[in-house]
Amino acid sequence: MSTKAEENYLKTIFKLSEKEKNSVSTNSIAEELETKPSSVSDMLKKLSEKELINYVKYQGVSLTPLGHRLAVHVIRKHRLWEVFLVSHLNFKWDEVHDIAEQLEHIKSKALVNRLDAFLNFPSYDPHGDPIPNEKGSFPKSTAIPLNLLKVKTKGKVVTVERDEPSFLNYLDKIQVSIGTHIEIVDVNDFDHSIDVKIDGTPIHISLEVAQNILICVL
Amino acid sequence: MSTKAEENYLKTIFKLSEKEKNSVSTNSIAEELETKPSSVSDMLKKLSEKELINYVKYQGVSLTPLGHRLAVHVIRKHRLWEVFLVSHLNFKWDEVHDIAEQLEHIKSKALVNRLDAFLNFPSYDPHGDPIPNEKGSFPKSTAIPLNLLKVKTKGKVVTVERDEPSFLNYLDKIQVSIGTHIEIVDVNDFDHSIDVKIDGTPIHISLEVAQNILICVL
DNA sequence: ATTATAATTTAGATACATCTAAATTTATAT
DNA sequence: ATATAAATTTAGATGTATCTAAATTATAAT
Repeated sequence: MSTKAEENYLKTIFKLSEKEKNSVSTNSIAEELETKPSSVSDMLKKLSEKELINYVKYQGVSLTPLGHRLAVHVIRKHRLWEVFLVSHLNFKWDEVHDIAEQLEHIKSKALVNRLDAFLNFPSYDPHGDPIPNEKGSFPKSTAIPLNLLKVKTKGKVVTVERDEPSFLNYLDKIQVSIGTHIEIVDVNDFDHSIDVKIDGTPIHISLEVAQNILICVL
Repeated sequence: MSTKAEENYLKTIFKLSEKEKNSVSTNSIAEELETKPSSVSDMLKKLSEKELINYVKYQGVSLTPLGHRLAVHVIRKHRLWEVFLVSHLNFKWDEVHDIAEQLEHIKSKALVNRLDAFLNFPSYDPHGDPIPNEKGSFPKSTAIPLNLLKVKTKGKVVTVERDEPSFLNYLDKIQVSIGTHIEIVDVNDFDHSIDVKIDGTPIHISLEVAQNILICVL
């Protein structure tokens, strides 16, 4: 049986694995979890003994198939609860993260699967992140970051890659949410900012923001 | 901020306070929590330092107003989640206890109150136990144990006082659930068992069982 | 290639929650 | 009233998860 702390480490390693291709470093885990590298070392030893990660001292870690399964299951729970909080309890998408961080550690296979069914087997959470199914496979997605699209391209928002309230509030302010239609009007080669039309309204968006908005081209 | 363990102790002390009038003993807490008296002593010291209980060595404990408030709040969460699990996720009433034991420790005032509203402010959980409101007050109830009723009395089940699956399964078998109509047909002075009619069907019930079924007389 | 710097790990502490075994206090019985 | 039994507490360990400070290993710079 896995503890909350173990699950948080696995989730973090999973998340960082997407960026740090092969192996995830101790320091990046510490930074992400806002803890000290020495604490991370301790925990990596433990996860390794439980065969949840591949760990060679001083050389970073990767998830074993078992660790991967567990991480994906925790992510599944997190995202399903977020859907529930937004769609049934009327939370806003920037309010649900902390609560879901707690709910994701509730242990009951039946609960997760019944919640999934109750929510009609959603494929994406309120931030547009894909929700793995019971077997752990993610829905296929062809989303592209907004900053990579060419002028005149039209598409709709399927995901955002950050979940800080400051970011989500900004999106609310410029009226961007999951499903919003966006058209690229102009690209500024100097600072890579872009001009877009959101539901007809012209808006200027920085590279920083555009990188974190994923679009499905129409 | 209170830990899970602290909350479980407070809940247990609250529960035992109903039976052991003034003060609750170390041993009864240990038995209820399936732990050792020495562990209980340790925790009582801590709860006392946090001013959640009144504790005089060797003389048992009682909840302070603060401890009482916290205990009631945990109970509120437990019972609201049980309602959710049964009414929206189709769990049976004997399946929800362990899951609610976990959910009751989720910390978010907003979550509890929105869940409460989503469930339409229920007054009783699936076992018939009263649910305190946000301010901590319980709905008034005039329920009486089935074994105390006189012959020919009619009433309906409002609560059961045990939640072991063995007990709940037995109730399912004899078709007793919250709201079931029961009429007292005869009382056996020898073993205090009773004959009742449940929706017209005659059933024989032991004292042990009758004591744990609470009735609202009609 | 050697040194300096950065990353990582180990050693030793602390806090929480639990345990066993021993000591202490309270209650009970004669 | 005193001995015995029962209840309770203390002392000392253990396991989890964290920390600081020191040691070690890897990486970068000259």
